[in-house]
Amino acid sequence: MLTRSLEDYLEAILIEEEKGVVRVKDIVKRLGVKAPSVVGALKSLAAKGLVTHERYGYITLTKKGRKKAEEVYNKHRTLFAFFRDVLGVPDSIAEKDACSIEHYLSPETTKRFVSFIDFVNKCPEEEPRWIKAFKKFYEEGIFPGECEKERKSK
Amino acid sequence: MLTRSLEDYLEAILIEEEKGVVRVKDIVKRLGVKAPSVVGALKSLAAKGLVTHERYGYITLTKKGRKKAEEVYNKHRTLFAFFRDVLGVPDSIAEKDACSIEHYLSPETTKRFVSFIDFVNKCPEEEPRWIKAFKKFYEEGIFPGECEKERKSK
DNA sequence: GGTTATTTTTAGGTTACCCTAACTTTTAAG
DNA sequence: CTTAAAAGTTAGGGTAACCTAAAAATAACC
Repeated sequence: MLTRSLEDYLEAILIEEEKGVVRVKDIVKRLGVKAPSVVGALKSLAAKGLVTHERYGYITLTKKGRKKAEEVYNKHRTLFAFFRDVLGVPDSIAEKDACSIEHYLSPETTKRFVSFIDFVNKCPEEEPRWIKAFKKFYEEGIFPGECEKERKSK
Repeated sequence: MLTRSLEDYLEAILIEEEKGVVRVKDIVKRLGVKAPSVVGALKSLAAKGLVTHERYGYITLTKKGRKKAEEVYNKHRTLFAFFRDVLGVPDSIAEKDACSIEHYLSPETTKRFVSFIDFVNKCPEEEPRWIKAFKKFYEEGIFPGECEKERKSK
């Protein structure tokens, strides 16, 4: 099993890859850790067959490593979308929360989250009515008129 | 700042409290760790002024400790409710996921999550229409009829 | 091409958390 | 009321992370 920290390294490598070749210093910058920590992590990841890294050279993901990195990154994007588009969390906070939580979502919950975001995006309206209703509820503490009227006593 | 592990201990003490007095063995059982780990954690928590613990005696939360424990536990319940009632995740998995994620939700996101669950619960209908629609979408991959018809091309 | 700057690596230290083994205190049973 | 069981504690070890300081390799500059 992969630790949270190692998942972060894999994800960072995946993201940096899109900009070209990946070196230790790129990961240092992205994750805000010191170089020896990166080297240490790369050793662990290499031992698990998830990355290759030639001394003083480039870092690359193995097939297995890329698969894992993409899993993590997909969770990240799903969570981010949910926090931002459904809950209305500001981007920078949504980003940070997604970053920490991505490591702890079970496969089952992930599957449903992904479908949920899909559901929101495929909605006929630009923004689903219920999200608009939630926004009103969050900001003003009330249901939109029509909804309020129908309420059953509990 | 409190670590994830220490938050778990605080939460466990809070929950065990409801059943009566709390001892080391109760925490051992609940968290599935060994007794020396509990003793060690209690020392940290006591040093931070979050619990009191007399040797070979009872464990109690201080005011400060209880406040923190309740914060964590509230996040837990909110997450659990969301996973179960909105996403439809089975109880046992929703429980586990809530347990890990509760430690990583920012205050901003928490506030919105809490409001979101409130929004769902206060809905006029027993189960909001959009949740029913999501369930259908998740299980059968389609929007319920009426909704489908209205869809705009994208 | 030799010297300086940058990057990477190694060596070794710190902290948090868990564990086992052994010891002490408390509780329970005959 | 003594002894055995249960509960709690201490001591010490392991692992995963991170770090700093210093050495080694590579790159860049004149």
